[in-house]
Amino acid sequence: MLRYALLELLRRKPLTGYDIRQRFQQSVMFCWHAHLAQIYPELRRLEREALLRSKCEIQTHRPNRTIYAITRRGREALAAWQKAALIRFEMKDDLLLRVYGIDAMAAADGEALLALAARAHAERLATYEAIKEQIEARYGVLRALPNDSLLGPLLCLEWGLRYERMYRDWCAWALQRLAERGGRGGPNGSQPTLDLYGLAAPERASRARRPLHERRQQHHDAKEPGISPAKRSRKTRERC
Amino acid sequence: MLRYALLELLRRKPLTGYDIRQRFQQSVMFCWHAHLAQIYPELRRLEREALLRSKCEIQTHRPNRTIYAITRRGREALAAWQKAALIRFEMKDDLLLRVYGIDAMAAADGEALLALAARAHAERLATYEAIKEQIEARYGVLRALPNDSLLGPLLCLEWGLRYERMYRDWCAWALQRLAERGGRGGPNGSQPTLDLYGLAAPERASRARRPLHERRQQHHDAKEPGISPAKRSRKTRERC
DNA sequence: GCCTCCATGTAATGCGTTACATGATTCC
DNA sequence: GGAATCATGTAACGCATTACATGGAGGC
Repeated sequence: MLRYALLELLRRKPLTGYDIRQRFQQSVMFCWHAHLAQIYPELRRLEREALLRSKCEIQTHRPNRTIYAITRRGREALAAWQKAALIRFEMKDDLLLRVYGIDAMAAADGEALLALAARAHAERLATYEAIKEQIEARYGVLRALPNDSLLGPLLCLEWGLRYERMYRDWCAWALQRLAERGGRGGPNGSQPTLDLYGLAAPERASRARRPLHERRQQHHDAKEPGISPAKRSRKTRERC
Repeated sequence: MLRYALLELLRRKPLTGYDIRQRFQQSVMFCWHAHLAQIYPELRRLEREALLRSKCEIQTHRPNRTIYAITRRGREALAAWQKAALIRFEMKDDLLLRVYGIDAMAAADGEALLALAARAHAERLATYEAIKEQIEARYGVLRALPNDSLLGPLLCLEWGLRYERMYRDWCAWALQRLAERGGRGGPNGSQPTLDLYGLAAPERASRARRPLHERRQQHHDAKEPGISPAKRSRKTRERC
């Protein structure tokens, strides 16, 4: 996947590995990121596959740089990937994971967590807004784009704006929810634990969950190996 | 990181690896995901580290199952991780990456891409709304929570709702943008390429970019090794 | 007869992060 | 004098995905 991010950047302009990292870190490309230790070998791999070509620039007062440019084959590979999209929902957000278990935290810790997130996302939002203003100052209203190569980045910028705004607002909302709950919560509350499995996506959970009447089961400590083999069914594999 | 998702699920209830995958796939836990081939070894690792403990359940008409339960040490590890949050902005969204290079696509392909995403996210949103309704039907208004262990999942559900709504709306907005542009675009348009590096986050790009006046440079094809060594500076390392 | 579910795993491969190393230059 | 910038890399490790394997139970 990283390869396509590299090809996309190089499609626009030849760059060095170092340049590419700058763009990942600081430019309008908020939709991807990578470390140098990943970028350099990937660039070399792409050159071996003839999707990129490199030039060496000799510099006198700085280390020499290797500038990569996209090839015809690279453009073709990029275009082919670009069309063949399929949408996946594989969220990974570690703040959300922490919030998922907020009932195990002291109220103050939970609030601190959300307040931190709120601040961080608000700052990010401000950054994006500043970028947008910069662009509008340079190129006027976004309707009249000077160049179609800016279209994609601007759409992505708008996504970033909406995302950060959404995140910030959600943090505020969640904090309010916590406040309304008052001091009821606390670490390791002793309420009975609900089985959240019931709260599943309907289309997948619709198949009625059978009461498992034939699941006659015995419990043993896995660490205790002294289970008589006669008790085990020979019909199923015994792995545990 | 996966370890904490596992610990969080097992904090609520002992489960097998298979159960855990169900929850990743279909339950309220939209904030993380993993494949079985990753889950099983991770569970065993956590048991070796004494954060989990396993029991074996013998079944007669089905394969036996290994049920994992969290230990005191596991709870401690989870709680320690939960508090020590730091916010990162490491976005990786391959649809967005494709959209970033939308100017290289035929207009119809770009529209198809966004329309696909719009539909997918609208469906997801509908799923989440159905889950919310299910919960409200069972437990009434969300203000009066029957159990604090539901609080985290509900906050996450709300995040998911807002995220999918945002994504769907952005797709619609972007499609409109494309429509307004009319037939102007096309594959490989020949406008001059802008250097997007200038559109950087202000706080990091504020340091004025110097005009590089002392960067006197020569170009050589990296594939041609016949560069006279005399031309190279001995002051810098020669790597390329 | 084929498909999906239950339940577990191995093996191979690929992707990603962290730490470490080099060394002149230039800014504060 | 110390930190950051430019520019490249290696090594070690950890995380993640894909394909493959097993084998009975039950549904269409």
